[in-house]
Amino acid sequence: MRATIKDVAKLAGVSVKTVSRVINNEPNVRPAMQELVKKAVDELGFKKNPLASALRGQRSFIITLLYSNPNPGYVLELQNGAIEQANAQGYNLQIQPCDHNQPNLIENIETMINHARQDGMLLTHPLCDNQELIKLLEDNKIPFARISPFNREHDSPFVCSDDEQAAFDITNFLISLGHTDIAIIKGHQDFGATPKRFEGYQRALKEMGMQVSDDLVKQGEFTFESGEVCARQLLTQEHKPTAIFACNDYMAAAVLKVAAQMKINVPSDLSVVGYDDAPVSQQIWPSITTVKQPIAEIAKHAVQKLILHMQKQDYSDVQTQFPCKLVLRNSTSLKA
Amino acid sequence: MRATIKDVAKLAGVSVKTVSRVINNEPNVRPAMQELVKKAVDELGFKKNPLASALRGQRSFIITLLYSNPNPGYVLELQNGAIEQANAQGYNLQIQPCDHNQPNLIENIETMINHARQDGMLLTHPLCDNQELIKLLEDNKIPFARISPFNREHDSPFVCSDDEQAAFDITNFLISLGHTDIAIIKGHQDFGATPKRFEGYQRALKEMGMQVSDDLVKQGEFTFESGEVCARQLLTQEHKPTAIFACNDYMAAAVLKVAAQMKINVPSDLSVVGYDDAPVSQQIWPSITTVKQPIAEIAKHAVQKLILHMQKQDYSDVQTQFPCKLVLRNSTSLKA
DNA sequence: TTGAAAGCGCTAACAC
DNA sequence: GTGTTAGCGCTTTCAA
Repeated sequence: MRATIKDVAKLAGVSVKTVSRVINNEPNVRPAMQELVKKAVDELGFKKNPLASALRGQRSFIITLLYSNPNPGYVLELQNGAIEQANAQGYNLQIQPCDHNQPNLIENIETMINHARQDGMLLTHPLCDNQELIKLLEDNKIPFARISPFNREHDSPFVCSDDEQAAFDITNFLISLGHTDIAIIKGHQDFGATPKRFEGYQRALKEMGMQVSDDLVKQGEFTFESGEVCARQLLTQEHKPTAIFACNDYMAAAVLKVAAQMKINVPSDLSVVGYDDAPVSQQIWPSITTVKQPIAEIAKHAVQKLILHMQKQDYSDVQTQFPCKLVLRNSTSLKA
Repeated sequence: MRATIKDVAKLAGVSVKTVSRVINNEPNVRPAMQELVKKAVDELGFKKNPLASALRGQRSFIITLLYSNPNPGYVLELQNGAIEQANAQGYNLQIQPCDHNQPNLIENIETMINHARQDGMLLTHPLCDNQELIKLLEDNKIPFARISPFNREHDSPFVCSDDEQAAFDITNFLISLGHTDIAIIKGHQDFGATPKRFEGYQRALKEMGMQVSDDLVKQGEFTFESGEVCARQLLTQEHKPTAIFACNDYMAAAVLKVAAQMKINVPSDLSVVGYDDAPVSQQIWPSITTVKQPIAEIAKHAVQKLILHMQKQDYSDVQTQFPCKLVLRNSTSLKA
């Protein structure tokens, strides 16, 4: 069997409490005793049982990351960032995918919460804007932090990227290439990022004294298929754009497909930009100029804030909004 | 505070053991008592504390999925399948990404193991062929199941897909289209799937009485960049293929890029097939004919087997090798 | 600065 | 069938 704290205490000739103090880096232990205990720990290969300390200490050191998102690249980067930070601070990350459209969402999450006994939760969009879910967590007194929330008024901590500014920047980039007829394929209406990106697009046009024309604004759904439909509309209607801003890379890839089928050369006849820096943006030809959100960074900071929140410390001054980066690739060029 | 088993016992007027029996569906409780206990449970909103039962019962109901894989789509499907099955059997899944090339791999995994206290582990390729890791788990008496192992001689349970057969099928499909000069871009040498897929390719050619010519066999690394290099070689050398089997979709996408740059039309001048059914295979034009592994299924069965293994039950007759499916898309056509 | 004792919430072992 | 008791391995409380 595994060595317990008692075995260590016996071997070191001290009390279990002293061992406990040493392994938890508590103060008030004389250096000599510390050495004694550490030697015994090494000798027995002692590892403390996190289950037991969780039970007694009334905290599990588990954080749950709850998400509902169909974008594998995004989710994985989120997971990796969150895991890294959580582990660095002595926590374990438990992931919990779900479908925010399922009928028994809240019920299922409640079951999961009771099963996992986490100390806190990380909520991503669109779940972090679900009022029922928020209420459930508050009723159960589970601290949470939100990632990219739509509603920023709630008093729980949150972290997000500056979608409005990034959309502004990429639209501006198209303008700087000489484009004036710039279309946008918007994202899914349920997502908080959708209006933000549209606002950035509008601001860029307006600041350059350009009009936002309704026939260049299409409503997509973040899927490849929706992008295809919108692109076909844009490229067959009378008022044709010379540049298209698709609000994610899947839809941008769809624009490329439609353009290829219509023998429209990208980028010489049509510039295309996406959003997210998804793997496809590099795996397609021409590769797609896009926006990279610092997802891993965002996840890390969300974990930090959550832990501060759980410890009831101040988390208000932690930076909450991260800037994105433009990634210039081969789908954009000067207007012909 | 939350209600405990004692509170339930008091309210129901029974002993804690009876409550324990009821909530764990143990036999030997009279129906009348069952009702009594269930009513008290509902009234108090009692949920059993899994930490306490884990401590007492010497098992945590946690399974860890350990992986080292750069393919987000693959990893996510694996996770989702494993989570679903684990939850269905009352287990929680903990995920643990790592990098199989990192210097302190074993050490880090050991730390993680001590931290998480899982009842069992799921190992994916290439980790499941790491002898040091296997030894670590055996020394720590942690049961494990392997997913897509290269070495199938080890006596632990494993699940995989039939790579050889799938590669045979897709090569055969190209042959059926009239192609005779079929090139292959092999995967990374560290991966067990690489030789299997090559064997399937060779078998298909041989069964049709065709030669495997060395100049049509290129060594890739599963990355887009490696695919690009190999494709450029294949399409510029004297002996040009009319069809290319890239051993994953990233490399197939790279073939499409090179072909586009060289004004080679796919599929009319060149047929291209990939492997994995990665998102890019649908998001690119032409969309890529590929092989879909039943990853979620594989993950589910691996969880089942692992749980049987943990319970020391027989797991030998559970099916271990799953067939893949061909997904026909637009990157292939009859030879001109 | 150190230690003894109590107990976190549950289940195993055994008695009735 | 049902209940009592002990104890999983740790941390907290409080006394020394």
